[in-house]
Amino acid sequence: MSTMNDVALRAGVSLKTVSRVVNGEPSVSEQTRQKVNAAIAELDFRPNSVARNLRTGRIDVVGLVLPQLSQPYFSSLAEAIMREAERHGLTVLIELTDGDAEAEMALVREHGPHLGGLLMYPVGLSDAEARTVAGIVPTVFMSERAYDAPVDRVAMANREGVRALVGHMVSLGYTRIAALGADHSDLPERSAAHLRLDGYRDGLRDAGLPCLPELVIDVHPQWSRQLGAAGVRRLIERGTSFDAVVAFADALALGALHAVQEAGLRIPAEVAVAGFDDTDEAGYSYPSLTSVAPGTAQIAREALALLNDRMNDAAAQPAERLVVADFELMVRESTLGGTAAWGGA
Amino acid sequence: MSTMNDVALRAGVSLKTVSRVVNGEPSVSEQTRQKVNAAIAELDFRPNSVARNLRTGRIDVVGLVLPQLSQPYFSSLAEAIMREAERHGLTVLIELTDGDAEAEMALVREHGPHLGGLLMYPVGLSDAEARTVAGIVPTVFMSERAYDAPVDRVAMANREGVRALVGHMVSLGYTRIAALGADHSDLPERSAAHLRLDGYRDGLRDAGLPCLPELVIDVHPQWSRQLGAAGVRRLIERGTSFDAVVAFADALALGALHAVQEAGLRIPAEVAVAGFDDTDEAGYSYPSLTSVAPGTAQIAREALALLNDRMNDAAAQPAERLVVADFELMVRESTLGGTAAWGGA
DNA sequence: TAATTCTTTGACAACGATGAATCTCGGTGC
DNA sequence: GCACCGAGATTCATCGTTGTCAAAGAATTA
Repeated sequence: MSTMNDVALRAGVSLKTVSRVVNGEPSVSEQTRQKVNAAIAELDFRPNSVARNLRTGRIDVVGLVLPQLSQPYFSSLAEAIMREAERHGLTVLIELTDGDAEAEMALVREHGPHLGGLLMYPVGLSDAEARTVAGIVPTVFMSERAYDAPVDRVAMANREGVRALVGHMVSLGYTRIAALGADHSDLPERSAAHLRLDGYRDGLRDAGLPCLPELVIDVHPQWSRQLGAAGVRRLIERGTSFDAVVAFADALALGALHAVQEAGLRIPAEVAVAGFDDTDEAGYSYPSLTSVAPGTAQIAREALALLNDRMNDAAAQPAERLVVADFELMVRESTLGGTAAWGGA
Repeated sequence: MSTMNDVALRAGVSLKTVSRVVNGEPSVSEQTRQKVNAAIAELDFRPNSVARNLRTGRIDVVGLVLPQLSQPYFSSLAEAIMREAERHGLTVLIELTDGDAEAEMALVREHGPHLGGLLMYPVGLSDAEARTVAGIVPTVFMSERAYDAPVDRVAMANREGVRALVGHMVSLGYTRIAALGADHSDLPERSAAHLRLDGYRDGLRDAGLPCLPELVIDVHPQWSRQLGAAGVRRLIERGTSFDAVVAFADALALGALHAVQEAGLRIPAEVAVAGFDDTDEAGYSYPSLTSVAPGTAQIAREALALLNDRMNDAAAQPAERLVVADFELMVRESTLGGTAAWGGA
């Protein structure tokens, strides 16, 4: 590897002048600039970002803290964020917590101080911990839940999305619409589960339909395919009549698809099913799954915009900004029937 | 952030002594060591890895170059690699190429020189380029294809895996077994598509069955669900009789599931289907999908072991090591029927 | 013409750590 | 009693950049 010094020697100028050219600073004559650029090209010089970071203190690496990567929603979120970060000249360092609240804090404490910024999908963070995190490094949360802390946050339209989904079901003539994915355990007030359940109630109210307790299916502790299938099986076994399932996550919905078909019911003729997240699989399941696309690209864009602001001057920004991404209803076979919709998102 | 200097001042020793304690070097008296450790704890000091990297030249960041992240195989591979890297004290920096051959080289040229090592899933790399990459940074390829270059490589048992899959079909009584995912375009000699097709032929030969050209379905340019479904539809439209589909990737198999069911055929009673990769979805599709698990955890383990070796002393290692991971056949409903297998991997 | 400004460039220190070389000092051997 | 040794600690230079300050020369002004 050649260094700035090599370039300087080759171009016959001082090291500092090379630095100026590399950083596009003004007050370098056109002639000198060309000489230096030629030398840079000849030596295939690339600035050593480690040395630069050390000197400037500004670090162009941002951490991305996620529970896991193997779940489609997270991997596509990560992908969107990486693409967006590139546009900002930032490098993304992914860290996995396995959804473990302690690991979250441990990671932040360990790596936070040496990161330029942090994008975090918090799972078990308390308000106090959120404040601590924000004190260590410029942070943006990607979270359903609000924190009592001076942190920016990007959220998806949980409530509105499910509300629209219910509206869609109603418009197609379904009236006994089950909600799959409620959670009445000790979840925090404004968790995704609660917000989505609120959206479900909103949708029913919009349509003048009653909210029947027997159609609200609890799923605990996680929104997985197995538990989704299990929830629907319970519903069927109890003999509760229903003609639609609004699942609070695609994983649940895929489980529901399975359980419904297993019971010999046709989708969507006898039962319509819809999910939330619009993961890749939604477009390719059998039948393909109607789902709410939570605007992942927009989430990535906004999160990086917020973070970049804050990295550039931490103090000046208003303390606690919130961006809610737009959602889009992706209608597919599981509510509409036909096969035309299959194979695409 | 406190620095070593702060710690030194606090402990009343020299900066270098702190360095010794932090790095666990000998020739520090027990008494001094305790004083220093106390100071470290009091100040919550953490060594600045940027400065350390600059000074030592040894970088504990390894790049992981992948085509994408949103595809389940890659995200679970990435996850496995990150966990494994942690055990080696290494940090993983993921870079995405979108499967673009030029982007691969551009990324390596750009970041390679400042990385400690590189794990790469190459897509469009030529032998010459592979040599170039290896010259820039210690590299391990995770690749089906062999390269004429002094690089270590970790591969999966492409050929053996498909062979076992065909054997499984045969043992269940299927005889007209289609191969889904051949590619007779200008792919390199030892690509995954070719190796898996070889495995298919092996399996038929093992069973004394003929390899019928009309049962070999080309899929090009990529192994996606749509193209998988399209391939099976072609087969059905041509009126070719078949009773099993061995797909060279889960994505293809999921498309096949769809196309087969769409045609009103029952799985596995009339047609059995199996895939390759054992992605999460395989366990949860309808019906659940028999698949070859390529030993991702082992791949991650071996890749990091090889890379670590090479990072520690580049020259000493034998030039071109190859590790082939063990595979495992995950039998599920799509070949075996029943529902017992559903829901788990 | 001399004084002043502006433009372009360079010398030097510093970021926070580590490697090499050096120093100190109590303990040995003769 | 003197040279020698080695463990334990220190000093100094250095990794590859960038920020600060100053210098040299060209251009402008009085």
